[in-house]
Amino acid sequence: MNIALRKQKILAAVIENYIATGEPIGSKTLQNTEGLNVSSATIRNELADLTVKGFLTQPHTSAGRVPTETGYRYYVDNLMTVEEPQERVRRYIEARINGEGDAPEHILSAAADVISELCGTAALSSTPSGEDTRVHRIRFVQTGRYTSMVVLITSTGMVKSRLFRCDFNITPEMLNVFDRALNEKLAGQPLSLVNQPFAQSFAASFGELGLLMPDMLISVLGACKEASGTNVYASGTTKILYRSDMSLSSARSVLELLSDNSRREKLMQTVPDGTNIYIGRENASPELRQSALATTRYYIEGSPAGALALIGTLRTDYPNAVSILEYTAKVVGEQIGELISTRR
Amino acid sequence: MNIALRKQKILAAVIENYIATGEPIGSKTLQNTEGLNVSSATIRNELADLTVKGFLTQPHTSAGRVPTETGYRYYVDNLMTVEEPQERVRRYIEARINGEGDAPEHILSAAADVISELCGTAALSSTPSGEDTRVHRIRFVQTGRYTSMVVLITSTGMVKSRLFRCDFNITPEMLNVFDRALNEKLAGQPLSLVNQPFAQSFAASFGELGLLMPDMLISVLGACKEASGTNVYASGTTKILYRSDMSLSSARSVLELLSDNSRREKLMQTVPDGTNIYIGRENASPELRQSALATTRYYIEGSPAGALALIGTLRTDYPNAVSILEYTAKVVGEQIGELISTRR
DNA sequence: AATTAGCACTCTTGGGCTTAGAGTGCTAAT
DNA sequence: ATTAGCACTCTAAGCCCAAGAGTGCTAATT
Repeated sequence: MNIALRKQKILAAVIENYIATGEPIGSKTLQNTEGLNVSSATIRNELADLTVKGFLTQPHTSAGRVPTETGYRYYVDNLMTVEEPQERVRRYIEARINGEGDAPEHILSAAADVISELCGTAALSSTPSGEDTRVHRIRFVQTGRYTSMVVLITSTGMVKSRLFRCDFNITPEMLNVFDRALNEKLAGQPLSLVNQPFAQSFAASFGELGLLMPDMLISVLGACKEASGTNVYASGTTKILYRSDMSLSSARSVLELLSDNSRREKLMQTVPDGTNIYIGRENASPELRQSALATTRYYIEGSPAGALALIGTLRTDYPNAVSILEYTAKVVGEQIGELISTRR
Repeated sequence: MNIALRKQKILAAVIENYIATGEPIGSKTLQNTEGLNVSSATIRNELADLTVKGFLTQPHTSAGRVPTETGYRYYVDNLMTVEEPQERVRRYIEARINGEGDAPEHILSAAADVISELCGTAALSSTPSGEDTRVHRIRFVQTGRYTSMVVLITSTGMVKSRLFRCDFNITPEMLNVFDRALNEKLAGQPLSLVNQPFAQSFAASFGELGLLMPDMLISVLGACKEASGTNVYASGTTKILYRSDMSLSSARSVLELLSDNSRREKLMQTVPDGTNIYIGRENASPELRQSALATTRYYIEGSPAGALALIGTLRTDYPNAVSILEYTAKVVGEQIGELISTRR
């Protein structure tokens, strides 16, 4: 649907004013809009029309206008202008992300922190999903008489480790056998191949010796599963509670969503390419039907990796959110890419 | 302060009724108390006295009585009876804790979950503090051309690992040198010894070769620091938001306290032996001045290890809380003890 | 001396009413 | 097409009132 220029200007003014103040916006307030030199009566006519068309509503007859979800959607799609963050903000983001040393986990947790801080909302970040990740190498370290650690190194440079315990004394020779056999079979294979059936056939192929392996294999499977799964970091979740424009009950359900790891993961796993904004009922998760979700992905060496996201109320400063999200994604992607390249 | 038997009975009845219902308790309601065969007028006299003595208050003149913090304190110290949880509850706790395999971390996270669930409050658990833990063994695993992993095994069976990256190609021989030298120096030493000065003198003692070590040593220090620190798991934190008897603003500050790792750690590090209850203003943390904190410790092989805790409103079912906390602590201690003993 | 019945008193809660103010929609004039 | 003007609507806040709950006190009872 297309609408005339002046209507667009008025719609944008209502939305930006409303986002800034949280109060319904009336015709008189809008007269102060720069470049809009018409009377309040004219504005009222336009407002009435925008209301009929579904972009605005009134909380009650004698109140100003408030954007509807349709209104926000039109604004996000057609009216808002996204700029790169200010120099100082860019510097700040870089400093926070780059100061996190060698672990992608820390970078991502810092990314969530910095987004939450700069947008005043809850923020999420997910580690690169390991869907097309492969096993690079598997190593064993003995940690006790009955216990050892398996260390999985993936093709993307992630390292995951697991402990396992056996009913018998572990010997270095035994670990050597495990090591050689496993790496022969698995090196270069996709993580998804390392599943229950594989473990069974692997153990079976060793005959009697295979009976000693189940604990070890469970750990290998566990490590592969963990490496192929996503980890999600959340930051600033309690900020939602300070927003008067979200009902307490939906703030609670958002908080519950965000404190449940598996639900967070589910949310972050479906993030598509590019930057996307989901407003209110556009959200697939029922818990977010009163919120706005903005997502973007970061790219490692050119291919899509994990995602960054931000959860606010409908009254979110969308241009700023997109700007911060995209810039952070860029910095995160670069930084992790660099890390990984030096790990080869 | 000692008070007569009938007064005690009435005080206990008020508190238990109030905990159950959340409504101020009046003299008529109390007439139904078992074993209290007096008129409401008599009860009113007693109530008036308990109010003067500071155990009860009235929200307003024409309302029933509500316990004060002093009242709760007297109840907790003198009146309540703590019983072991029901058979089914005991079984349930055991099932949840024992189903968590080989990692103390998982056991503790499950402990927080189960406490939160059974008490309907937020719950915390901390890993054993490593204050008097010693280095058992340090091992190295090469994970890339420039990267390796250091694996620290402590005397308590904890395993911590860290990645490090060097500017040069790592060779197995080099790792062997690191391994032998470090273990010779550190095996059996307390973790607290592994600090900055140690790293410097260690590197210095190798002369030129020492220049290759800083990255490796930073990781060793990091692993030791992590192993000697406490990790805190939180569960059910959003439950606080559903309690109408806590103001939104203090619920928020409690939530913030609980979502900040370092503040959580600080809270859990000061937990004394045995089971303790801190009611309202008795709490050291200002964020908890409107809450009740119940803590207990678990013991591994007889010596105090980490802690379990529960955070609710003043209107917490204290007997149940203590009962669940103590039983969970017992199961957690046993289970971790078993784990550790088999790791030797 | 302790207990109890009775009653006046206090205070909250909720409903209904009123008023001030904000913002609208419509009409008639420009 | 725009605008001034005005009647209209609705909320928020203040006030009053009645009902109800629970008390504290007094005087009678055990």
